[in-house]
Amino acid sequence: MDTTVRVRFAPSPTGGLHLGGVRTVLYNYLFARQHRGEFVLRIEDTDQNRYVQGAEAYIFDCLQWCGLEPDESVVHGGAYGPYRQSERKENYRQYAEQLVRDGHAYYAFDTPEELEKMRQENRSETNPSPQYDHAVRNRMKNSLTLKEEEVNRLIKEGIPHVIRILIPKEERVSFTDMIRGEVSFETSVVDDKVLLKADGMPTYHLAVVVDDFLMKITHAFRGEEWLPSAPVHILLWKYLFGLDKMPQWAHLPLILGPNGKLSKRDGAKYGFPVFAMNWTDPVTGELTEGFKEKGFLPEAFINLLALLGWNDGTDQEIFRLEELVEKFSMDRVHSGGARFDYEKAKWFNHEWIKASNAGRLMPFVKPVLEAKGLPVNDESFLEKIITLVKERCHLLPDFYDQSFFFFKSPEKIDLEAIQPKWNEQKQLFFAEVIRNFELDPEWKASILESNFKEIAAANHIKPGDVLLPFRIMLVGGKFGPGVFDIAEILGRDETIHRIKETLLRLS
RNA sequence: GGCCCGUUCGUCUAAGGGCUAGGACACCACCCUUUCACGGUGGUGAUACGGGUUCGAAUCCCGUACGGGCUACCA
Repeated sequence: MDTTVRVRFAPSPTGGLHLGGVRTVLYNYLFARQHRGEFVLRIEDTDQNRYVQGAEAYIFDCLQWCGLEPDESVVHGGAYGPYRQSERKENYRQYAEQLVRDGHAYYAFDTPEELEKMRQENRSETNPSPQYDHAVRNRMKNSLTLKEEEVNRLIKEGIPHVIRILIPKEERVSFTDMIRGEVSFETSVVDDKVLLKADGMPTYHLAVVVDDFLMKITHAFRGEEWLPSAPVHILLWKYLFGLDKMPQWAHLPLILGPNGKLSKRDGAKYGFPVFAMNWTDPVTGELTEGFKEKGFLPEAFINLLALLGWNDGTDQEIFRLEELVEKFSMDRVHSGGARFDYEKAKWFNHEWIKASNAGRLMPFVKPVLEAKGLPVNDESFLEKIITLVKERCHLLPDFYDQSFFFFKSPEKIDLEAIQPKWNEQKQLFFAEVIRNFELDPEWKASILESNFKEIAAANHIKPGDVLLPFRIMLVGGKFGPGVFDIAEILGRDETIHRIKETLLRLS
């Protein structure tokens, strides 16, 4: 008996990959790793009308960035391929036909216009969304109402038709969800979903069941928005493969935006990323921002996603991926939806930046600076800077604001912050500081600081009165790490140069 | 409208019948820091409502309210 845990993430390549999608990937990945199982990525591209150029490659890019690589997929290979449903088209028809033979499904010849008409006629105050169900199926054009010869004739003539599931009249369908426990539905309110479309492609409902079976999926995790269609899938499992073969389901709580299910619109509206990486719609050219480009570390992104709906029962909030693999459990996943909080997301990133050493940060920070035109040719120089400023960076681009002055003289010097209290005495003080710095043999922050303070004392100046001016001379404003640390890294020549420059502008 | 899922500080959550309902983000105050941060200490702030069950309910049950999802030949 094969008991290998096999899970799958089954996105439809129609656009960017958002938070909820990545979290589903993450939970799949964690579950698979923890059980030494296999994680499959299946592309659900059964809707040809929704094909989007580049969307599939984009999904793989996102997973790679997150470090959540599948074991089997279109690009990783595997024994259960093809992993693109459009390439599995032949598989589905036979199952649909089998259902028809067994009396669990039927052919339907209704045209889109006829369906619209049916909905139009049945629409009312009490029934705003009429369904194709037991109440109307006997009045429609299908193999339930047509004579057998007529059905055969229509099929032979190539009249477009679909296959619909025949939902039983009054039956209680229930299953045990790993997160919610027992969930049940009354079939009388479930409609006869299309299984096989007129173009021969399966709908999600058929495809998910057939492929989960063929790919030997043991646990199926998906968003809560799928819960209402679960009875259809349960019934299909029962009719086709047997409920004992059905994977265990877990319907993950939704990630909510400021109002309702998080959408990419929310991101644009409230100024936070929703997709994992930048996504540009190939048709409209519209760009939707991603966490990566916004300046998140993949570790932080994973961490914050893991905690959006799950916790290990302790107060711990910072987790490495390996730790999550060890500690994750589906029964500690919350059943209620979780509102995404961008402030908290940034906090996670900040924590990860602080916890990462300069070497780890280097490949992220260097491009940030270079993109802004700063020349980074000495990595050990940059390493010192990263270590010095990282605790004040929440997002990667903050590294620019916190360290540009190490690479070039500040363009703007906040003279207004020093001018009002500027005087001859301070002018003379800095002249002496320059002379002292020129002679200093070691050029170390601690020495610089003690010399600076001694000179101040000798001139009867409070250090506080000259420290801020000194800072502004070096960085241009009231920000940055310790001013003597800055001077040390800047070096003797540059430090003295900047003091002189500002002195000139002050006099 | 119908069906399904849900409901603990503003937000993410802990507490699986038993201490004063705990932590984190955010916010506020103070300390540290002669900048900005980091850090530290403290503070504001929650069991939706009504009924049961029980010696005892955030926790179990019922109802109500509210929120969300679904209701396509989309996934």
